[in-house]
Amino acid sequence: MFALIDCNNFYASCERVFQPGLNGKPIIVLSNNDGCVVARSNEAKALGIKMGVPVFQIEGIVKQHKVSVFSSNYALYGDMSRRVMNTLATFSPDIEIYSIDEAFLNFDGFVHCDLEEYARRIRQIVLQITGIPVSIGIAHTKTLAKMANYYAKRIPDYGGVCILENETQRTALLKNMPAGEIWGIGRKYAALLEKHRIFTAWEFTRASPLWVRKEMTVVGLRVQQELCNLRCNELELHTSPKKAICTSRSFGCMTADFGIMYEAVASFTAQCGYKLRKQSSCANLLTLFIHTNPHRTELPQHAESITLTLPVATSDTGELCRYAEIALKKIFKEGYHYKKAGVIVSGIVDKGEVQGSLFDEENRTKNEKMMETLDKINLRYGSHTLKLAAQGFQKKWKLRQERLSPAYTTRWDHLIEISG
DNA sequence: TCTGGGGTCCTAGGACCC
DNA sequence: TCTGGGGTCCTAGGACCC
Repeated sequence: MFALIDCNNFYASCERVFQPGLNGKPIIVLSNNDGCVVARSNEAKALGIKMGVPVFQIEGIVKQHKVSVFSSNYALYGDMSRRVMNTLATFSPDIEIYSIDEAFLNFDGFVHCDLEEYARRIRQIVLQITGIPVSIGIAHTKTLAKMANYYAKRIPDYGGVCILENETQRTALLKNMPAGEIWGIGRKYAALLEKHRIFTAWEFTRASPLWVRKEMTVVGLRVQQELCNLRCNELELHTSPKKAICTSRSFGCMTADFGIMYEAVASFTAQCGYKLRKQSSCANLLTLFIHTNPHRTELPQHAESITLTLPVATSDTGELCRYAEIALKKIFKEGYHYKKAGVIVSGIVDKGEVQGSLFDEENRTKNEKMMETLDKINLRYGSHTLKLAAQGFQKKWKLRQERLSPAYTTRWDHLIEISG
């Protein structure tokens, strides 16, 4: 059996751990730049606040019901996630960390174990150690474990744990699950299924596999088979290096200034370089994209991207930044107010497998040493201790984060103080 | 005034090989 | 009227996930 453990309203729960006065009250967490709602406590969900809505559209509800609003605090959520995962890892030799707030555990071979009792113990221990409430779904396939989790969250009688053990139960739960809620069925496929009068997970399992294969590719077919209790996906126990790495941000305010844009782009590029080095990779391609604010229809719009092929794959921040500058000069246009930029590095290879060039003028050994040193210093003294001058010092493009909570668990100066 | 960020996999079609 | 067969690699675009 596989178990899917999913943190309840994760970001909202993280905020509550350090402000327990908010328990039982509606709270929401916003996306970067304080744009959209990305997490809601149950009380906020009950008020009808939908996932992904721009916060300015629900100002009335927020004021009227005194909803607590938070900017995204990834330092906090990342650290809390690590604590939850470390705790979960003590319950099975095999764990796949699927996202910041979810993990699969492998219970294959746990034959002499009362899984329900075990799952309840996991919930209790995670809550005790981290303060984060979780829900647990257990089934023979990942997709069914996801479904079980869906019910564990929604049906109070389950008490946060749902185990799919027999056919009768599997059928019953499939019949109650809307097709669009199935893991792997997104908006487009849900609409397609609806058009063919398939409304529930059960009806989806009854559809012709040939038809599913044709309309939804082999991916859809796997989903169907997994719902029928046939395993198509195993746990992924080893993290493989990323095939593309992206760093992008919307700016706190729009800018028409090349210098400010370049500082932003250099910062994103430096971040990409760091991520590359962290997984011992080099990139052959660098893509830069920039665009204006598509919601400001009264302003002239410009969106463009460009991909440069690097002469030799690299993870050197300085070298990457030189190409990013060339890219920006090619697509930046005067007179437009840009809102967002991003850098993607791809064509990723292991740093030991970089194809050299006869005409290479870089001193790669020296550069690598320098980057190593830079990373070490930044790891020890904080991520912005040492950087390229090109990244600038003013950060005029910076995110809006007006409701940011303290980094309670990762900064000494943000530690909670208790007064007698 | 204000609308997120970072990924993966699959397929079709074109270019190319012998 | 006839004009092979079997393949690989790459990319863009579309679907999905959190």
